[in-house]
Amino acid sequence: MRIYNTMSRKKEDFLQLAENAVSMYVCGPTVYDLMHIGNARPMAVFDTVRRYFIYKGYNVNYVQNFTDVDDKIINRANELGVTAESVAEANIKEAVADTRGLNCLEPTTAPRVTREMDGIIEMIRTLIDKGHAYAINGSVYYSTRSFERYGRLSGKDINDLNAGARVEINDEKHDAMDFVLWKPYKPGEPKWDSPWGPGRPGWHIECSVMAKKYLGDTFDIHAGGEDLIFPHHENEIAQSEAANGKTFARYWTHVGYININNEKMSKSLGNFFTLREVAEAFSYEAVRFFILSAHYRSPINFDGELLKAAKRGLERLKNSAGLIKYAAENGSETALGGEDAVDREIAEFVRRFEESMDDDFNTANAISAIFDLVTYANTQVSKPISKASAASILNTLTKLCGVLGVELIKETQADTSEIEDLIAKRQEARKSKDFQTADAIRKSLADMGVLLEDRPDGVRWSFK
RNA sequence: GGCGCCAUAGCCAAGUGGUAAGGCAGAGGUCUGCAAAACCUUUAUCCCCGGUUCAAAUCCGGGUGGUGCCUCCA
Repeated sequence: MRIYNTMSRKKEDFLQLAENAVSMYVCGPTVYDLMHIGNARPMAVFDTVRRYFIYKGYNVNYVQNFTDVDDKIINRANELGVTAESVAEANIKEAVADTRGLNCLEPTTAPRVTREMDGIIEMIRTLIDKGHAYAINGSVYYSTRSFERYGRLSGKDINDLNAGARVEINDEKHDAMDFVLWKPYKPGEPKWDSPWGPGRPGWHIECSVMAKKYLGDTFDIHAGGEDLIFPHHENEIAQSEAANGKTFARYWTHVGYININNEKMSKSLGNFFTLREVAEAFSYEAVRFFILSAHYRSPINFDGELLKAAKRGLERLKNSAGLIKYAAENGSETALGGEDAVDREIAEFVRRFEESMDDDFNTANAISAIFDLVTYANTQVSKPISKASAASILNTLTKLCGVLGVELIKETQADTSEIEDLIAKRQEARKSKDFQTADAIRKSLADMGVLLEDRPDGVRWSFK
Protein backbone atom coordinates (compact mmCIF):
# COMPACT_ATOMS: atom_id res chain seq x y z
CA MET A 1 0.00 0.00 0.00
CA ARG A 2 1.15 3.49 -0.82
CA ILE A 3 0.13 6.59 1.06
CA TYR A 4 0.98 10.18 0.26
CA ASN A 5 2.77 11.70 3.21
CA THR A 6 2.52 15.47 3.50
CA MET A 7 5.80 15.39 5.42
CA SER A 8 7.79 14.04 2.48
CA ARG A 9 5.44 15.29 -0.24
CA LYS A 10 5.63 11.85 -1.78
CA LYS A 11 3.73 8.63 -1.86
CA GLU A 12 5.41 6.22 0.54
CA ASP A 13 5.02 2.54 1.22
CA PHE A 14 2.73 2.17 4.17
CA LEU A 15 4.30 0.20 6.98
CA GLN A 16 2.27 0.35 10.14
CA LEU A 17 3.75 0.08 13.61
CA ALA A 18 1.83 -2.95 14.80
CA GLU A 19 1.42 -6.17 12.90
CA ASN A 20 -2.34 -6.18 12.45
CA ALA A 21 -3.40 -2.77 13.61
CA VAL A 22 -3.46 0.81 12.38
CA SER A 23 -3.71 3.84 14.62
CA MET A 24 -5.26 7.03 13.27
CA TYR A 25 -5.87 10.47 14.70
CA VAL A 26 -8.30 12.69 12.82
CA CYS A 27 -8.75 16.32 13.79
CA GLY A 28 -12.43 16.75 14.44
CA PRO A 29 -14.63 19.81 14.32
CA THR A 30 -14.70 22.81 16.59
CA VAL A 31 -18.26 22.72 17.78
CA TYR A 32 -19.38 26.33 17.54
CA ASP A 33 -22.05 25.75 14.90
CA LEU A 34 -23.41 23.14 12.53
CA MET A 35 -20.72 21.48 10.43
CA HIS A 36 -20.30 22.97 7.01
CA ILE A 37 -19.95 20.98 3.83
CA GLY A 38 -16.17 21.27 4.04
CA ASN A 39 -16.13 19.42 7.35
CA ALA A 40 -17.79 16.50 5.64
CA ARG A 41 -14.79 15.79 3.45
CA PRO A 42 -12.29 14.59 6.06
CA MET A 43 -15.09 12.68 7.77
CA ALA A 44 -16.11 10.80 4.65
CA VAL A 45 -12.58 10.31 3.35
CA PHE A 46 -10.94 9.12 6.53
CA ASP A 47 -13.88 6.93 7.39
CA THR A 48 -13.35 5.31 4.01
CA VAL A 49 -9.65 4.93 4.73
CA ARG A 50 -10.58 3.29 8.00
CA ARG A 51 -13.07 0.98 6.32
CA TYR A 52 -10.48 -0.03 3.77
CA PHE A 53 -8.00 -0.95 6.49
CA ILE A 54 -10.73 -3.02 8.12
CA TYR A 55 -11.46 -4.63 4.75
CA LYS A 56 -7.77 -5.54 4.56
CA GLY A 57 -7.98 -7.20 7.94
CA TYR A 58 -6.52 -4.59 10.26
CA ASN A 59 -7.86 -3.44 13.57
CA VAL A 60 -8.16 0.30 13.46
CA ASN A 61 -7.85 2.52 16.48
CA TYR A 62 -9.60 5.64 15.26
CA VAL A 63 -9.52 8.74 17.41
CA GLN A 64 -11.45 11.83 16.43
CA ASN A 65 -11.69 14.69 18.86
CA PHE A 66 -14.20 17.42 19.51
CA THR A 67 -12.72 20.83 20.18
CA ASP A 68 -15.23 22.07 22.71
CA VAL A 69 -13.47 25.11 24.12
CA ASP A 70 -12.35 27.82 21.77
CA ASP A 71 -12.75 31.53 20.95
CA LYS A 72 -15.47 30.89 18.41
CA ILE A 73 -17.51 28.84 20.86
CA ILE A 74 -17.17 31.56 23.48
CA ASN A 75 -18.18 34.22 20.98
CA ARG A 76 -21.21 32.23 19.94
CA ALA A 77 -22.18 31.69 23.55
CA ASN A 78 -21.96 35.42 24.25
CA GLU A 79 -24.08 36.19 21.18
CA LEU A 80 -26.73 33.77 22.36
CA GLY A 81 -26.43 34.69 26.02
CA VAL A 82 -25.79 31.10 27.06
CA THR A 83 -22.77 29.23 28.41
CA ALA A 84 -19.97 28.04 26.18
CA GLU A 85 -20.57 24.60 27.56
CA SER A 86 -24.15 24.50 26.32
CA VAL A 87 -23.14 25.72 22.88
CA ALA A 88 -20.54 22.97 22.67
CA GLU A 89 -22.90 20.33 23.99
CA ALA A 90 -25.64 21.19 21.51
CA ASN A 91 -23.30 21.24 18.55
CA ILE A 92 -21.63 17.98 19.49
CA LYS A 93 -25.06 16.39 19.29
CA GLU A 94 -25.58 17.89 15.85
CA ALA A 95 -22.13 16.84 14.72
CA VAL A 96 -22.78 13.29 15.82
CA ALA A 97 -26.05 13.30 13.90
CA ASP A 98 -24.30 14.58 10.78
CA THR A 99 -21.51 12.05 11.15
CA ARG A 100 -24.00 9.22 11.38
CA GLY A 101 -25.85 10.67 8.44
CA LEU A 102 -22.66 10.36 6.43
CA ASN A 103 -22.55 6.72 7.54
CA CYS A 104 -19.24 7.10 9.34
CA LEU A 105 -18.34 4.43 11.84
CA GLU A 106 -18.22 5.58 15.44
CA PRO A 107 -14.71 6.64 16.43
CA THR A 108 -12.97 4.23 18.76
CA THR A 109 -12.57 7.23 21.03
CA ALA A 110 -14.04 10.71 20.64
CA PRO A 111 -12.28 12.75 23.30
CA ARG A 112 -13.20 16.30 24.28
CA VAL A 113 -10.70 18.95 25.21
CA THR A 114 -12.56 20.03 28.31
CA ARG A 115 -12.16 16.55 29.78
CA GLU A 116 -8.41 16.38 29.17
CA MET A 117 -7.15 19.26 31.31
CA ASP A 118 -4.82 17.19 33.49
CA GLY A 119 -2.97 15.86 30.49
CA ILE A 120 -2.81 19.29 28.91
CA ILE A 121 -1.33 20.87 32.02
CA GLU A 122 1.13 18.04 32.35
CA MET A 123 2.41 18.38 28.80
CA ILE A 124 2.74 22.14 29.10
CA ARG A 125 4.73 21.64 32.28
CA THR A 126 7.00 19.17 30.49
CA LEU A 127 7.58 21.65 27.69
CA ILE A 128 8.52 24.35 30.18
CA ASP A 129 10.83 21.96 32.02
CA LYS A 130 12.56 21.02 28.80
CA GLY A 131 13.06 24.64 27.82
CA HIS A 132 10.59 24.67 24.93
CA ALA A 133 8.05 26.93 26.57
CA TYR A 134 7.91 29.89 28.92
CA ALA A 135 5.28 31.35 31.21
CA ILE A 136 4.65 35.06 31.36
CA ASN A 137 1.78 37.02 32.96
CA GLY A 138 -0.45 33.97 33.24
CA SER A 139 0.20 32.88 29.67
CA VAL A 140 2.43 30.11 28.45
CA TYR A 141 4.03 30.27 25.03
CA TYR A 142 5.85 27.71 22.96
CA SER A 143 9.25 28.88 21.88
CA THR A 144 9.17 28.04 18.20
CA ARG A 145 12.86 28.53 17.61
CA SER A 146 13.67 25.98 20.27
CA PHE A 147 12.44 23.23 17.96
CA GLU A 148 14.81 22.89 15.07
CA ARG A 149 12.48 20.93 12.80
CA TYR A 150 9.81 23.63 12.98
CA GLY A 151 8.37 24.24 9.52
CA ARG A 152 9.25 20.89 8.06
CA LEU A 153 5.69 19.66 7.58
CA SER A 154 4.43 22.81 5.92
CA GLY A 155 7.65 23.46 4.02
CA LYS A 156 8.07 26.87 5.55
CA ASP A 157 11.23 28.60 6.58
CA ILE A 158 10.60 30.30 9.87
CA ASN A 159 12.57 33.32 8.68
CA ASP A 160 10.46 33.75 5.55
CA LEU A 161 7.18 33.87 7.38
CA ASN A 162 5.58 37.22 7.20
CA ALA A 163 5.67 37.52 10.93
CA GLY A 164 3.34 40.05 12.40
CA ALA A 165 1.91 41.07 9.07
CA ARG A 166 -1.39 39.40 9.74
CA VAL A 167 -0.97 38.36 13.35
CA GLU A 168 -1.55 40.83 16.08
CA ILE A 169 1.77 41.95 17.50
CA ASN A 170 2.09 40.75 21.03
CA ASP A 171 4.95 42.30 22.94
CA GLU A 172 5.07 39.77 25.71
CA LYS A 173 6.03 36.95 23.34
CA HIS A 174 9.76 36.46 22.92
CA ASP A 175 9.30 35.92 19.21
CA ALA A 176 6.46 36.73 16.84
CA MET A 177 6.33 33.08 15.77
CA ASP A 178 5.77 31.76 19.27
CA PHE A 179 2.28 30.41 19.87
CA VAL A 180 0.17 30.14 22.97
CA LEU A 181 -0.19 26.99 25.04
CA TRP A 182 -2.20 28.48 27.89
CA LYS A 183 -4.38 31.57 27.86
CA PRO A 184 -5.12 33.49 31.05
CA TYR A 185 -8.69 33.78 32.23
CA LYS A 186 -10.83 36.66 31.07
CA PRO A 187 -14.25 37.41 32.55
CA GLY A 188 -17.04 35.61 30.74
CA GLU A 189 -14.83 32.77 29.61
CA PRO A 190 -14.56 29.21 30.86
CA LYS A 191 -11.57 28.58 33.11
CA TRP A 192 -9.54 25.82 34.67
CA ASP A 193 -6.91 26.05 37.39
CA SER A 194 -3.30 25.65 36.40
CA PRO A 195 0.17 26.27 37.81
CA TRP A 196 0.18 29.50 35.76
CA GLY A 197 -3.13 30.74 37.05
CA PRO A 198 -6.68 30.16 35.89
CA GLY A 199 -7.26 30.00 32.16
CA ARG A 200 -7.78 27.68 29.23
CA PRO A 201 -5.59 25.82 26.77
CA GLY A 202 -4.48 27.17 23.41
CA TRP A 203 -5.77 25.40 20.35
CA HIS A 204 -2.83 23.21 19.37
CA ILE A 205 -1.90 21.55 22.64
CA GLU A 206 -5.13 19.57 22.89
CA CYS A 207 -4.45 17.33 19.90
CA SER A 208 -0.92 16.57 21.08
CA VAL A 209 -2.29 15.54 24.44
CA MET A 210 -5.23 13.50 23.20
CA ALA A 211 -3.16 11.71 20.58
CA LYS A 212 -0.59 10.77 23.21
CA LYS A 213 -3.19 9.57 25.65
CA TYR A 214 -5.23 7.45 23.26
CA LEU A 215 -2.64 6.39 20.69
CA GLY A 216 0.75 6.76 22.37
CA ASP A 217 3.79 8.89 21.63
CA THR A 218 4.10 7.52 18.12
CA PHE A 219 1.23 6.38 15.93
CA ASP A 220 0.56 5.63 12.29
CA ILE A 221 -1.60 8.25 10.63
CA HIS A 222 -2.52 11.79 11.51
CA ALA A 223 -5.23 13.18 9.31
CA GLY A 224 -7.15 16.36 8.78
CA GLY A 225 -8.03 19.12 6.37
CA GLU A 226 -5.34 20.77 4.29
CA ASP A 227 -5.85 24.02 6.15
CA LEU A 228 -4.60 22.42 9.32
CA ILE A 229 -1.09 21.80 8.01
CA PHE A 230 -0.01 25.21 9.14
CA PRO A 231 0.02 26.15 11.86
CA HIS A 232 -1.98 23.48 13.67
CA HIS A 233 -0.18 20.31 12.67
CA GLU A 234 3.17 22.02 12.55
CA ASN A 235 2.61 23.08 16.12
CA GLU A 236 1.43 19.66 17.20
CA ILE A 237 4.67 18.17 15.94
CA ALA A 238 6.69 20.81 17.74
CA GLN A 239 4.83 20.17 20.99
CA SER A 240 4.69 16.39 20.89
CA GLU A 241 8.16 15.67 19.63
CA ALA A 242 9.72 18.18 22.00
CA ALA A 243 7.77 16.80 24.95
CA ASN A 244 7.97 13.09 24.14
CA GLY A 245 11.33 12.96 22.42
CA LYS A 246 9.91 10.67 19.76
CA THR A 247 8.51 10.83 16.26
CA PHE A 248 4.87 11.88 16.47
CA ALA A 249 2.74 10.71 13.54
CA ARG A 250 4.48 8.57 10.92
CA TYR A 251 2.20 9.54 8.05
CA TRP A 252 0.45 12.87 7.59
CA THR A 253 -2.54 12.88 5.30
CA HIS A 254 -4.62 15.88 4.35
CA VAL A 255 -7.76 16.27 2.31
CA GLY A 256 -8.16 19.12 -0.18
CA TYR A 257 -10.74 21.85 0.11
CA ILE A 258 -14.29 21.89 -0.97
CA ASN A 259 -14.67 25.15 -2.85
CA ILE A 260 -17.64 27.20 -3.91
CA ASN A 261 -17.33 28.68 -7.39
CA ASN A 262 -13.73 27.55 -7.32
CA GLU A 263 -12.97 29.66 -4.30
CA LYS A 264 -12.43 28.56 -0.79
CA MET A 265 -15.49 28.80 1.39
CA SER A 266 -15.40 31.46 3.99
CA LYS A 267 -17.82 33.18 6.24
CA SER A 268 -16.68 36.59 5.10
CA LEU A 269 -17.56 35.76 1.50
CA GLY A 270 -20.79 34.23 2.74
CA ASN A 271 -20.26 31.35 0.37
CA PHE A 272 -20.65 28.31 2.51
CA PHE A 273 -23.30 25.70 3.09
CA THR A 274 -23.97 23.57 6.11
CA LEU A 275 -23.82 19.84 5.63
CA ARG A 276 -27.33 19.74 7.05
CA GLU A 277 -28.90 21.87 4.36
CA VAL A 278 -27.08 20.10 1.55
CA ALA A 279 -28.10 16.72 2.93
CA GLU A 280 -31.69 17.87 3.09
CA ALA A 281 -31.61 19.11 -0.50
CA PHE A 282 -29.91 15.97 -1.82
CA SER A 283 -29.01 13.32 0.73
CA TYR A 284 -26.16 12.45 3.02
CA GLU A 285 -25.20 9.52 0.87
CA ALA A 286 -25.06 11.72 -2.22
CA VAL A 287 -22.72 14.07 -0.37
CA ARG A 288 -20.51 11.18 0.60
CA PHE A 289 -20.48 9.70 -2.88
CA PHE A 290 -19.77 13.11 -4.38
CA ILE A 291 -16.79 13.52 -2.06
CA LEU A 292 -15.41 10.10 -2.89
CA SER A 293 -15.82 10.57 -6.62
CA ALA A 294 -12.66 12.69 -6.74
CA HIS A 295 -9.25 11.99 -5.31
CA TYR A 296 -9.12 13.17 -1.70
CA ARG A 297 -6.16 15.48 -2.22
CA SER A 298 -7.52 17.48 -5.13
CA PRO A 299 -9.76 20.43 -4.49
CA ILE A 300 -13.38 19.84 -5.44
CA ASN A 301 -15.93 22.40 -6.32
CA PHE A 302 -19.29 22.19 -4.63
CA ASP A 303 -22.17 22.60 -7.03
CA GLY A 304 -25.78 21.47 -7.00
CA GLU A 305 -25.46 19.99 -10.47
CA LEU A 306 -22.59 17.83 -9.31
CA LEU A 307 -24.53 16.62 -6.31
CA LYS A 308 -27.37 15.72 -8.62
CA ALA A 309 -25.00 13.79 -10.85
CA ALA A 310 -23.59 11.97 -7.83
CA LYS A 311 -27.07 11.06 -6.74
CA ARG A 312 -27.90 9.68 -10.17
CA GLY A 313 -24.73 7.61 -10.17
CA LEU A 314 -25.67 6.24 -6.79
CA GLU A 315 -29.07 5.28 -8.16
CA ARG A 316 -27.39 3.33 -10.89
CA LEU A 317 -25.54 1.36 -8.23
CA LYS A 318 -28.66 0.75 -6.21
CA ASN A 319 -30.78 -0.24 -9.18
CA SER A 320 -28.17 -2.77 -10.09
CA ALA A 321 -28.03 -4.14 -6.56
CA GLY A 322 -31.81 -4.54 -6.69
CA LEU A 323 -31.62 -6.47 -9.95
CA ILE A 324 -28.87 -8.71 -8.68
CA LYS A 325 -30.68 -9.35 -5.45
CA TYR A 326 -33.73 -10.40 -7.39
CA ALA A 327 -31.61 -12.81 -9.37
CA ALA A 328 -30.00 -14.15 -6.22
CA GLU A 329 -33.45 -14.90 -4.85
CA ASN A 330 -35.13 -16.10 -8.01
CA GLY A 331 -32.34 -17.55 -10.10
CA SER A 332 -31.74 -21.16 -10.92
CA GLU A 333 -31.13 -23.42 -7.96
CA THR A 334 -28.71 -25.50 -9.93
CA ALA A 335 -25.57 -24.41 -11.66
CA LEU A 336 -26.01 -23.45 -15.29
CA GLY A 337 -22.36 -23.72 -16.22
CA GLY A 338 -20.05 -20.78 -16.42
CA GLU A 339 -20.08 -20.16 -12.68
CA ASP A 340 -16.30 -20.30 -12.59
CA ALA A 341 -16.05 -17.78 -15.40
CA VAL A 342 -18.32 -15.41 -13.47
CA ASP A 343 -16.14 -15.73 -10.40
CA ARG A 344 -13.03 -15.02 -12.42
CA GLU A 345 -14.61 -11.88 -13.85
CA ILE A 346 -15.63 -10.73 -10.40
CA ALA A 347 -12.13 -11.32 -9.06
CA GLU A 348 -10.76 -9.05 -11.76
CA PHE A 349 -13.02 -6.16 -10.72
CA VAL A 350 -12.02 -6.73 -7.11
CA ARG A 351 -8.38 -6.69 -8.13
CA ARG A 352 -8.82 -3.33 -9.85
CA PHE A 353 -10.68 -1.94 -6.88
CA GLU A 354 -7.97 -2.98 -4.43
CA GLU A 355 -5.18 -1.85 -6.69
CA SER A 356 -6.78 1.61 -6.82
CA MET A 357 -7.34 1.80 -3.11
CA ASP A 358 -3.83 0.57 -2.43
CA ASP A 359 -2.55 3.49 -4.47
CA ASP A 360 -3.11 6.27 -1.97
CA PHE A 361 -6.82 5.56 -1.62
CA ASN A 362 -7.74 6.39 -5.19
CA THR A 363 -11.48 6.20 -4.64
CA ALA A 364 -12.29 7.75 -8.01
CA ASN A 365 -10.54 4.90 -9.74
CA ALA A 366 -11.98 2.36 -7.34
CA ILE A 367 -15.47 3.63 -8.16
CA SER A 368 -14.85 3.14 -11.85
CA ALA A 369 -14.07 -0.52 -11.12
CA ILE A 370 -17.37 -0.72 -9.27
CA PHE A 371 -19.28 0.78 -12.17
CA ASP A 372 -17.68 -1.68 -14.52
CA LEU A 373 -18.70 -4.48 -12.20
CA VAL A 374 -22.21 -3.08 -12.27
CA THR A 375 -22.35 -3.07 -16.05
CA TYR A 376 -21.10 -6.64 -16.07
CA ALA A 377 -23.61 -7.66 -13.40
CA ASN A 378 -26.55 -6.01 -15.18
CA THR A 379 -25.68 -7.91 -18.32
CA GLN A 380 -25.36 -11.19 -16.44
CA VAL A 381 -28.66 -10.91 -14.62
CA SER A 382 -30.54 -10.08 -17.79
CA LYS A 383 -29.83 -13.67 -18.82
CA PRO A 384 -30.63 -16.87 -16.94
CA ILE A 385 -28.27 -17.09 -14.04
CA SER A 386 -27.81 -19.41 -11.10
CA LYS A 387 -28.54 -18.26 -7.59
CA ALA A 388 -24.95 -18.99 -6.67
CA SER A 389 -23.50 -16.68 -9.31
CA ALA A 390 -25.95 -13.89 -8.56
CA ALA A 391 -25.22 -14.18 -4.85
CA SER A 392 -21.53 -14.09 -5.56
CA ILE A 393 -21.89 -10.89 -7.57
CA LEU A 394 -24.15 -9.32 -4.98
CA ASN A 395 -21.79 -10.21 -2.19
CA THR A 396 -18.85 -8.62 -3.98
CA LEU A 397 -20.70 -5.48 -4.96
CA THR A 398 -21.98 -5.03 -1.43
CA LYS A 399 -18.55 -5.53 0.03
CA LEU A 400 -16.82 -3.05 -2.27
CA CYS A 401 -19.50 -0.42 -1.82
CA GLY A 402 -19.30 -1.07 1.90
CA VAL A 403 -15.69 0.08 1.88
CA LEU A 404 -16.94 3.38 0.50
CA GLY A 405 -19.64 3.53 3.14
CA VAL A 406 -22.31 3.21 0.48
CA GLU A 407 -25.29 1.07 1.46
CA LEU A 408 -26.96 -0.33 -1.61
CA ILE A 409 -29.91 -2.15 -0.16
CA LYS A 410 -31.90 -0.68 2.65
CA GLU A 411 -33.43 -3.27 4.91
CA THR A 412 -37.10 -2.59 5.39
CA GLN A 413 -39.84 -4.21 7.38
CA ALA A 414 -42.32 -3.62 4.59
CA ASP A 415 -44.75 -6.46 4.15
CA THR A 416 -43.72 -8.01 0.86
CA SER A 417 -46.96 -9.95 0.49
CA GLU A 418 -48.76 -6.63 0.19
CA ILE A 419 -46.36 -5.66 -2.56
CA GLU A 420 -46.82 -8.99 -4.31
CA ASP A 421 -50.59 -8.49 -4.14
CA LEU A 422 -50.39 -5.06 -5.70
CA ILE A 423 -48.14 -6.34 -8.45
CA ALA A 424 -50.57 -9.16 -9.19
CA LYS A 425 -53.46 -6.69 -9.34
CA ARG A 426 -51.48 -4.51 -11.68
CA GLN A 427 -50.76 -7.48 -13.93
CA GLU A 428 -54.48 -8.24 -14.14
CA ALA A 429 -55.21 -4.63 -15.01
CA ARG A 430 -52.55 -4.70 -17.68
CA LYS A 431 -53.97 -7.88 -19.15
CA SER A 432 -57.36 -6.26 -19.48
CA LYS A 433 -55.72 -3.14 -20.92
CA ASP A 434 -56.77 -1.06 -17.94
CA PHE A 435 -53.55 0.93 -18.03
CA GLN A 436 -54.92 3.71 -15.90
CA THR A 437 -55.34 1.34 -12.96
CA ALA A 438 -52.04 -0.34 -13.73
CA ASP A 439 -50.19 2.97 -13.71
CA ALA A 440 -51.90 4.08 -10.52
CA ILE A 441 -50.71 0.92 -8.80
CA ARG A 442 -47.25 1.45 -10.17
CA LYS A 443 -47.30 4.96 -8.77
CA SER A 444 -48.31 3.82 -5.31
CA LEU A 445 -45.63 1.13 -5.35
CA ALA A 446 -43.10 3.77 -6.32
CA ASP A 447 -44.22 5.78 -3.31
CA MET A 448 -43.44 2.73 -1.21
CA GLY A 449 -39.94 2.73 -2.68
CA VAL A 450 -40.59 -0.21 -4.95
CA LEU A 451 -39.04 -0.25 -8.39
CA LEU A 452 -40.83 -2.28 -11.06
CA GLU A 453 -39.42 -3.78 -14.16
CA ASP A 454 -41.74 -5.22 -16.76
CA ARG A 455 -40.02 -7.97 -18.64
CA PRO A 456 -41.19 -10.48 -21.22
CA ASP A 457 -40.95 -13.23 -18.62
CA GLY A 458 -42.80 -11.32 -15.89
CA VAL A 459 -42.37 -8.48 -13.47
CA ARG A 460 -39.30 -7.94 -11.36
CA TRP A 461 -39.35 -5.67 -8.42
CA SER A 462 -36.90 -4.37 -5.87
CA PHE A 463 -36.61 -1.72 -3.23
CA LYS A 464 -34.95 1.44 -4.36
C1' G B 1 7.57 39.42 -0.53
C1' G B 2 8.34 33.78 0.68
C1' C B 3 6.45 28.77 -0.32
C1' G B 4 2.94 25.53 -2.97
C1' C B 5 -0.84 23.32 -6.07
C1' C B 6 -3.82 22.93 -10.49
C1' A B 7 -5.12 23.17 -16.19
C1' U B 8 -7.87 16.10 -19.64
C1' A B 9 -14.79 15.69 -23.72
C1' G B 10 -21.00 19.82 -22.59
C1' C B 11 -20.15 19.03 -16.96
C1' C B 12 -17.37 16.08 -13.22
C1' A B 13 -13.13 13.05 -13.07
C1' A B 14 -9.06 8.81 -13.29
C1' G B 15 -4.68 8.14 -15.81
C1' U B 16 2.76 10.42 -14.36
C1' G B 17 6.67 7.55 -20.78
C1' G B 18 3.94 3.38 -25.14
C1' U B 19 -1.07 5.82 -29.07
C1' A B 20 -7.04 8.59 -23.51
C1' A B 21 -10.97 4.57 -17.15
C1' G B 22 -15.56 5.76 -15.12
C1' G B 23 -19.94 8.87 -13.90
C1' C B 24 -23.66 12.70 -15.21
C1' A B 25 -25.88 15.05 -19.41
C1' G B 26 -26.94 14.51 -24.97
C1' A B 27 -27.98 11.58 -29.63
C1' G B 28 -29.45 6.91 -32.01
C1' G B 29 -31.03 1.86 -31.19
C1' U B 30 -32.99 -2.83 -28.45
C1' C B 31 -36.93 -4.07 -24.98
C1' U B 32 -41.98 -2.04 -23.93
C1' G B 33 -49.21 -0.54 -23.69
C1' C B 34 -46.61 3.59 -21.68
C1' A B 35 -42.89 4.39 -18.30
C1' A B 36 -38.85 3.13 -15.43
C1' A B 37 -34.69 0.18 -15.26
C1' A B 38 -31.20 -2.27 -18.21
C1' C B 39 -28.18 -3.29 -22.53
C1' C B 40 -25.69 -1.74 -27.30
C1' U B 41 -23.68 2.28 -30.36
C1' U B 42 -22.02 7.33 -30.38
C1' U B 43 -19.22 12.36 -28.30
C1' A B 44 -11.37 14.21 -26.60
C1' U B 45 -5.29 13.61 -29.34
C1' C B 46 -5.16 16.02 -22.94
C1' C B 47 -4.11 25.29 -22.00
C1' C B 48 0.08 27.38 -25.43
C1' C B 49 5.35 27.29 -27.26
C1' G B 50 10.00 24.83 -27.29
C1' G B 51 13.07 20.59 -25.76
C1' U B 52 14.46 15.25 -24.32
C1' U B 53 12.97 10.32 -26.40
C1' C B 54 11.97 5.27 -31.22
C1' A B 55 7.65 6.95 -28.24
C1' A B 56 4.84 12.30 -23.78
C1' A B 57 -1.49 14.05 -21.38
C1' U B 58 2.56 11.86 -18.66
C1' C B 59 9.75 14.14 -18.19
C1' C B 60 12.52 19.23 -18.71
C1' G B 61 12.40 24.71 -19.81
C1' G B 62 9.45 28.99 -20.86
C1' G B 63 4.59 31.25 -21.17
C1' U B 64 -0.73 31.98 -20.09
C1' G B 65 -4.79 31.25 -16.87
C1' G B 66 -6.72 29.74 -12.07
C1' U B 67 -6.11 28.91 -7.03
C1' G B 68 -4.03 27.90 -1.96
C1' C B 69 -0.82 28.67 2.49
C1' C B 70 2.19 32.36 5.20
C1' U B 71 -4.36 34.80 10.54
C1' C B 72 -9.07 31.28 12.96
C1' C B 73 -10.60 27.55 9.54
C1' A B 74 -11.92 20.60 7.65
